[in-house]
Amino acid sequence: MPQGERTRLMRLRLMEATIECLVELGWTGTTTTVVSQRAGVSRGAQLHHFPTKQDLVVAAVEHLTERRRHELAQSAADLPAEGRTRAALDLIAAQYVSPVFFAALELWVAARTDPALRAAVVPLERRFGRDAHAYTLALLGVDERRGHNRQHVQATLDLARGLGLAAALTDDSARRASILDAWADTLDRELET
Amino acid sequence: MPQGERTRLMRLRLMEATIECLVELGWTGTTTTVVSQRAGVSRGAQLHHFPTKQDLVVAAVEHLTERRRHELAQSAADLPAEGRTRAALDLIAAQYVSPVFFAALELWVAARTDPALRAAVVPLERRFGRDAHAYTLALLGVDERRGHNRQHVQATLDLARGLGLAAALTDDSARRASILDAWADTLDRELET
DNA sequence: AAAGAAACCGGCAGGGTTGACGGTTTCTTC
DNA sequence: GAAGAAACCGTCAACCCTGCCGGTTTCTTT
Repeated sequence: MPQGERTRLMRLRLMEATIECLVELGWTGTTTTVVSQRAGVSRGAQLHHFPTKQDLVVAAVEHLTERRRHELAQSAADLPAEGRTRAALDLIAAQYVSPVFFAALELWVAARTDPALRAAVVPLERRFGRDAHAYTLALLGVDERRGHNRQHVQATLDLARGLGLAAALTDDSARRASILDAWADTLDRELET
Repeated sequence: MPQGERTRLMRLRLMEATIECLVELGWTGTTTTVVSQRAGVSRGAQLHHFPTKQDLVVAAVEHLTERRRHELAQSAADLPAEGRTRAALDLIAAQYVSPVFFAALELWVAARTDPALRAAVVPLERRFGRDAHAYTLALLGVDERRGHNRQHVQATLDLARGLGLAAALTDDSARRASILDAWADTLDRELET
């Protein structure tokens, strides 16, 4: 196998293992040792590719953001004309009730009190936020320049984030569905088309 | 000073210091050593009152929940009749953009992957959630049995949580205010009185 | 194919965290 | 006021996490 390919695979395995650890063990449980073991990579090789834990985690953040963006785009399945808004909300909410979001949540919270990590996370999250906003506009078929459409879309995303945070601790899908039902009706009335 | 009082004060200082640490240093930075130093308590005394870190943190969680509930009740200032909904939203949002919420956030996220902590956090958070719900109903002057009022109130709280999470990383008060403006108008139209 | 570069290996030391212990002081109770 | 209990103190050992190192294997280049 060529060298470039080996490097790429090795880095990929390490980053994926990092994200898995974040999801299953949380930020505190994600130690460099555990990551290397889970990735099936020797400690030496790990340090060769990612000299410090910072490097590893920041790379994982970028990789994760890419994955989130990918999942976002992929979930843009063709929506039914009937109850389109409600179906769109399900797609959006699903982004925030998923392992990928939980990993991002760990990073988000850890970054709050870790300046170096924060510097890496903030710009990435900003980009992702923009994408999510644009994606939601498209999904709902809405022009953000009209009325308060922009605010409503933002509120939808922040609501989804709040629901995702709640889901991190207890699985309350019934409650979530009920809230989204009502919110879909509201959006249909409030959005200007 | 009587013994009971000494114990109470010592425990209180330790729990307060724990919460301070959570806010400023995050979950990872909150070590027993740092807490005891900040509380001005010797390591021996700390271990006398809280044999393990678990014990300390769980006690801090309970204490924090009490404080959150207290702040909730206290913020029920008399609202203006004009623009009551918008003012109420500010009170609610303020609960989720505050050091107290950030400390709770650290616990929330840590509890996701820590079974013992989770067992302590879930019931407390459930109780707090109920209180917050009831409080919001009162603040908005709403009967939850009518129409979809219940869902809208829940959505309001989840939205506030999402906004609080966003505020943990970047201070975006302008964006938040804009969203809440639109949300207040929506609520005024959607809530059944 | 041979030299040089990159990738990879496993063990090691330094720093830090947790929980335990023996001993001392302060309060309570009889 | 004397005995017993509770509160308090500083230190210590065990453990873990991180980053480093010298040496080995694999690839690349000429």
